[in-house]
Amino acid sequence: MIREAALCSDHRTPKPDKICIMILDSETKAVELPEHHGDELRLWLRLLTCTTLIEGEVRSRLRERFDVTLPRFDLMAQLDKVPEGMTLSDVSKRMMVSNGNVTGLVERLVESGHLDRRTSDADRRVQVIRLTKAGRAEFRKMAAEHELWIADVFGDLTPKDVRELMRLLAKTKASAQKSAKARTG
Amino acid sequence: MIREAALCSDHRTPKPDKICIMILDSETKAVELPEHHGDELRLWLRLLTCTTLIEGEVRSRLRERFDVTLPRFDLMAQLDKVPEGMTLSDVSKRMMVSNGNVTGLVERLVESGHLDRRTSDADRRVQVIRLTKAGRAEFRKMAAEHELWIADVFGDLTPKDVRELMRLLAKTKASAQKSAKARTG
DNA sequence: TCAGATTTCTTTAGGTTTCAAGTAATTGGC
DNA sequence: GCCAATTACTTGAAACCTAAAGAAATCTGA
Repeated sequence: MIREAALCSDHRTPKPDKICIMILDSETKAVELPEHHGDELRLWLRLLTCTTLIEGEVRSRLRERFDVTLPRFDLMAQLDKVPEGMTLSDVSKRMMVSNGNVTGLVERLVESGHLDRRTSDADRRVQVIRLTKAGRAEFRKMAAEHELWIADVFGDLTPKDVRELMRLLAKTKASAQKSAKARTG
Repeated sequence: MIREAALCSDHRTPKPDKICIMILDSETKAVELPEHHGDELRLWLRLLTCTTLIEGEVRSRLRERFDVTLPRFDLMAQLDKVPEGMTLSDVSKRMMVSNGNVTGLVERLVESGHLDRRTSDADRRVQVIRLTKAGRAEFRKMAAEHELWIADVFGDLTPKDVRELMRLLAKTKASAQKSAKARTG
């Protein structure tokens, strides 16, 4: 039975910044756990907290100022970058959401007149969607304000902080993609 | 009509790392845009991408290995930290989700035998929920693997990277909270 | 004491999201 | 040409999520 826990420096990585946990068992024999990943876990939770916080803020403001949901805004943002339009699969990949989700989302945005949807001539399985003129105008108006909100959210970060975060998040993204790829093969 | 764009240092903030965009109009008169927030916007998108990527990975693995959803896992994680239990409001605040959401989530976890729920004696409005013995055992099993997945996801980051990201995300969180608070009053 | 405000939770309506199964069109081998 | 595999999208069921309205208990301050 576990009696006590203490921190110790990790012999496998002599750097002073990596630590592991020592557990003293009932016979008071020191047993070192194979790994300690608490730092990474805390980092993930903090990353998640930041995103949830900002996402909630953006969601509230979008609703309050424009009565639009975040997924709709995101979809329009994707389309705004590609005037000639995209297929539903493209949107699905870029937004990192499922195909079925995009179908419903597009359905409602076509219904409300923001999107134009047509079947591709070359491949009749493919649906190409684009912003309508009205949809684009409305999006641009929202996007301009949105940019200011985001600037405000990150307002206390110095330009150096922003650069450094960009660099570290790029590294994180690459690492996560590698990990995901390794799992699915 | 816009003819050309060039970068210049921003007179409002003389630091050399902050930039803004100069636009030269049809009369070739330099017109400085009021602000340039593209960097912050790109940072936000990258942050969101990282989180979505990792969240999707964790979601897949949780389903595949334990047939459990991420929200259920998150709720159990909150409760595991507090053996004496929490109120629904506490959970709602900690998970940063709506009250109504927690009601349904708890409903299903009580149903499946992971959670114990009772009305507080001191205040009959309050529902106190705790992990059942079975719920705790199952969570601990999942959490142990989860920690390894997260370590793997961040595997390419050095301990220094991790520390630096922690620091910058703490700053980001504080900045975002300040911004949110300023809006709602 | 007691009426109004507040807190805690539930309910409702509408939208978002995933997964899995299904349909239709195309592609690739043979 | 033809059939199997693949690709693009849709559908359906269950879960998740929010905002807003509502019900019940408690608190507050005359």
